[in-house]
Amino acid sequence: MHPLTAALLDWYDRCARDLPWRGFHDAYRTWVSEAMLQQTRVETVLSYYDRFLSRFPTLPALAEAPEADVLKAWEGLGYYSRARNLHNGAMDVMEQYGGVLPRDPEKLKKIRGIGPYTAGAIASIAYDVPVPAVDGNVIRVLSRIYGIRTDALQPDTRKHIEELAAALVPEERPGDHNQAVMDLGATVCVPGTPDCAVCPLSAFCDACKAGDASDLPVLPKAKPQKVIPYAVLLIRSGDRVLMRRRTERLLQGLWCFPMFEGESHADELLPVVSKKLHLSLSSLRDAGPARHVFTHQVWQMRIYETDAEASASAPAGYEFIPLDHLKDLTLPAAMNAAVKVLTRQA
DNA sequence: GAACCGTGGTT
DNA sequence: TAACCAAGGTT
Repeated sequence: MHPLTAALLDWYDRCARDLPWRGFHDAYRTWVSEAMLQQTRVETVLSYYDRFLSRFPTLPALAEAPEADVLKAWEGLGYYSRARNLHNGAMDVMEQYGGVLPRDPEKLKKIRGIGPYTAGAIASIAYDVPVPAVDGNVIRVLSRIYGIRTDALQPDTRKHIEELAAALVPEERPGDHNQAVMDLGATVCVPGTPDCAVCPLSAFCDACKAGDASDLPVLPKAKPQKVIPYAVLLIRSGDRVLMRRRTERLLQGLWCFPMFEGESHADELLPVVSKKLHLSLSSLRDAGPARHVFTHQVWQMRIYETDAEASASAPAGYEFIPLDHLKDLTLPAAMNAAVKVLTRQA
């Protein structure tokens, strides 16, 4: 075993976080935790993980569930394709492996929603297979230890990091080792200002010696988001409100109120919307602005309220949803402000 | 291979 | 406030 690995495991035995997905050797539970943890903080996942497993206790139970139920259990976690991929991947495992996740990382990678990282995580954590699981933490920790000062996401650099990670994985306790790197990255070797004074690996660390740990890893600058103006319409019909289940890639399967791109004012908007939705609407009431920031775009919204006839039928692609059924649908956080307006009175 | 895909917390 | 960030995968 590499001396660095020994020091890391020793630290892990003393300082590992007590997390609800640890202490089992159940590949399904590991998979659920890894899917939820992708690009998501541990503290956020804590409030979803147990509830999700209570609702879908086994892989077959998840595979048999309606997609709408899976999305509802994921509501608020974001990156909803993770939930749809997990669901579809569970169906893959039922068909191809009789409901039991394989231990071979190459087979794992062929399952929907499982990429190189998650395959390594499941194999090492649930099945004790000595393979690496390279995530953002590993990239950061190894960039600092080995003094990698080129763009860490470039393919050649990335490949180098993968090789370094693979060389560190011990035959014994590979899952603990991989989780130890992640724990270290989350609690000590953090972005920005790492706490090198308490780091169990400082003696092995190039960046600690050089004093530039806070500058590593070198990552490309994020692209500025595209700002898109929208009119969001709360169209009531009796005790119902008009909604649409999205089919676009963004927020696919989630329910939104009717939205129209553009910065038009209430006067100009009314005839356009009436025609598009084939509805006779009362004049639009401006309910104020709302803003929602995604990774790559910003919705600059203005919310309008209006009424359709109580007997109105919904246009194609839309549904009138009874207000007391709204809680059963999965809505994105981008609709929070509109929901607040909708449920303000009544 | 670059773009796309959520949300909420921290700085 | 704006920028940055958090256990990536798919297209």
